Amino acid sequence: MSEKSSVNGAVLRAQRRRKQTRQDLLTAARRVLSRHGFHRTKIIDIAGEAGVAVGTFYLYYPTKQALFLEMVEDAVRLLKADIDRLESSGADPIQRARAGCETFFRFAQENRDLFRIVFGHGVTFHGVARRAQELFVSGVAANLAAGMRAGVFRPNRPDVVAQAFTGMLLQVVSWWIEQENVPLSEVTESLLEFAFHGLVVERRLP
Amino acid sequence: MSEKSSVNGAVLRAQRRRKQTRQDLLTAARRVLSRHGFHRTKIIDIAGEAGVAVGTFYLYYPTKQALFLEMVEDAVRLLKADIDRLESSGADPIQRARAGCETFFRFAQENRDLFRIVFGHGVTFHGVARRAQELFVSGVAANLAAGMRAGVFRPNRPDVVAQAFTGMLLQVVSWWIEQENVPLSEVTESLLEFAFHGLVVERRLP
Amino acid sequence: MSEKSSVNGAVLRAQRRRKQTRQDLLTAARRVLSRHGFHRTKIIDIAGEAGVAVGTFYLYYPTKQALFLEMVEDAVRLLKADIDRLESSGADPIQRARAGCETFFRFAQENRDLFRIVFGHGVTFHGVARRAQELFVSGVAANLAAGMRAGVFRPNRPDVVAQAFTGMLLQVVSWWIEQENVPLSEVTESLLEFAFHGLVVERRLP
Amino acid sequence: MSEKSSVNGAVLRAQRRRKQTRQDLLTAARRVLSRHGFHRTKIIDIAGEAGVAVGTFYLYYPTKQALFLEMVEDAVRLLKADIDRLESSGADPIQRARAGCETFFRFAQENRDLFRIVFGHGVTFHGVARRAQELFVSGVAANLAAGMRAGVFRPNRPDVVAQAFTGMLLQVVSWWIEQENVPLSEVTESLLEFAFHGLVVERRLP
DNA sequence: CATGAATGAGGCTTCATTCAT
DNA sequence: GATGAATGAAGCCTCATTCAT
Repeated sequence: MSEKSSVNGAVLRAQRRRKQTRQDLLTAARRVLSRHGFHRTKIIDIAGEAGVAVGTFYLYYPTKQALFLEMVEDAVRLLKADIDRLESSGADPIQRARAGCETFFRFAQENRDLFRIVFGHGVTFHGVARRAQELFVSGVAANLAAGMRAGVFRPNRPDVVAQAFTGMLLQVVSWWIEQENVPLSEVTESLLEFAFHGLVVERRLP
Repeated sequence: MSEKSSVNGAVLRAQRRRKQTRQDLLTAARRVLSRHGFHRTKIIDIAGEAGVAVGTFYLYYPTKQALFLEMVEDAVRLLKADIDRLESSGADPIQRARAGCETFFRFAQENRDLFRIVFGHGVTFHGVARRAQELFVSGVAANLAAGMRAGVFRPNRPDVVAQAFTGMLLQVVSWWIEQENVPLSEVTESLLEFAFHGLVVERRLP
Repeated sequence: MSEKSSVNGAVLRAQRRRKQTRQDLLTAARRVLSRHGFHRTKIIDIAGEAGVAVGTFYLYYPTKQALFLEMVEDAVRLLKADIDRLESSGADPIQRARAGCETFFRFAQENRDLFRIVFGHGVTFHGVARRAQELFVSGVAANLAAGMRAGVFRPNRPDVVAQAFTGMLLQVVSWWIEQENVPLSEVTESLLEFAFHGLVVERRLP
Repeated sequence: MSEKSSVNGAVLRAQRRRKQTRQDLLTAARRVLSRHGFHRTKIIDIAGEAGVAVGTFYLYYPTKQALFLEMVEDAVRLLKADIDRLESSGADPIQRARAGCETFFRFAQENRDLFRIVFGHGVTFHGVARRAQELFVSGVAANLAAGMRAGVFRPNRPDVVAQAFTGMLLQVVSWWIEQENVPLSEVTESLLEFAFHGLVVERRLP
């Protein structure tokens, strides 16, 4: 038995180590990719940043694409989890829009590198990234349509507004993430005030 | 005299031919770049699409970058010209925002390929393209700030709102340009309605 | 008859013009080749320097090689003519060696560019050039052998000394041709003094 | 410990392999360059001769130039070492000239390919090679001047004679290196006899 | 004849991927 | 598993040469 358990121990240790190396590669890839983008990032750079040899990279990922794919999928999964959590909370479209916004900002803040890679400009827009975005847009569209039906949101084309809303969100987050010292609360406040009430001062009749 | 004029004729013909080839290359480059993006486009693809040999490309542009640069600069110049024209027309911030929007849509419609290359996703975001965008954003910010000072626009952070406004514009145009049969007027209408009045139905107190 | 002679005149004029263009190309080629060497010289440079178009070059020379060949052959012919002239003059090996030297220097002076191209360093040593040199060496060897047989020159291996003599000549001329203000007479004097009497001070027995 | 030492073993083996490949490339480069000269030698030729793929070349040298440079520098270093060794031995200018000659011949014999590349004709004369030669010439000039001051060498312009001496040396070695069955001793003998006593039979007055 | 735009083979270089150790 | 040297396909660019005008 002692032998068996020691063998077990070895296996476990090996598995843990594998997982660790994989994690190192992922982290390294995030850093390097978010700095230089997909095309200017060489496998050797990622391996170097992770402190392993080139060959090792290929023990964990079959191609450069595959790594990229996994990263995007990770990002999408993370973001989706955040968003799903708020799905369940309340059904007020306004609250949901607000929450969606905040979720997005929080996600960007917590996964700066990942965000830069998947949504950021300065990076090739991959098919994967595009699909991720489309998913997001359709979620937004659904919420908008619901809000309009409920009479909470002004009637409009949900498809157009969903694109617009997503575009503004992405752009503002992309911009904000590169700024120093612009408080999150202030940005979301501004953004939501604009999204909810628009630009124009409504003139009340007497 | 006959010799001289025939020589002149030859020179003119050569010049015309040069111009034609240059134009062919430019057109080909637009098509191919807008289809495949910067990195996946090979010089040989552009030359092939233009119906010339590789070497010919280099008679007109020193590198792929240089061609790309020229195209972006062209696009920026065209767009800027359109925008400058409306600068002069009226000073009402609302009218200007509306006109800016429409200009942008019209530009995209008339220069579909160029737009895809410079502003579209699915394409590497080059430093040049980024700078073009920043220029645009700052123009928007100026108009917004003016409108706020004039009391026409609701007070807000112009920097944030400019990013948001630009983002929505870009996203919607990028989306629209790939659609068939979505009438321009309807899209701009939707977009401006959203941008001006926001999402939320204002409830009047009795 | 008048028609015929005018036609004749035209033909003559054309021939003269052809000859002129050919000469222009040759002169241009000398200049450019002697500046940049064979490999770094482009046809377009030669044509440009000659004030004609690229295509014109190929009306006179079938290839770049051919031009180079002709230049080298010209040089050899010129040099050979100079040397032959002195062949006939006197038969004293010492006088001939002296005259050979002086001829070589004079040739280099009068055909600076050509010399640089054919004999100079800094330029690819082409097969043609090598053969020219071998010819020269064998001429020298013959003279040396004659002088030795006549008891005027110290007995030695003519093949080795011919190489040595040629080498010193080439090297000194190549060096001298790049100097400013080193009088020809002084150089030949030095060189011949060395070649004739060697380095060492002969000690006479009492 | 076994793991560590096996890792160490791997590292050492890799280092040895690297060194071997580098050496293979160097040897191959010598062979090919000395056969075809700088311009007609393609990277692929060198790699092929070394039995590796093109890419491998670039693991060791950034460009063809760089390899060439290293080879020339190697040659210069080797030759300089040989010459420095004799610097220290004796100070008799005659002995030194003789020793210099012999050193040069020995070097050419032992580094046939290298010599052909750096000093040989049939090869582009690179800036590096030229500088190497100039160094050599100035060493010769110094020795000559010393000999003249000491009254051992006939008075003359040291600059001219240094060029001449170097030229004869280079030419004779270049010639000799391509010959079969010309004994070294005989060639140096001939050369030195010529260099020391010149061509002309001195006639003693009674 | 002259022109100069066009050609495309050929050389250089990079880097994702493989593989022997 | 890990290593890193080796691979070679693929892309960029040059320039001697051709050819339509």
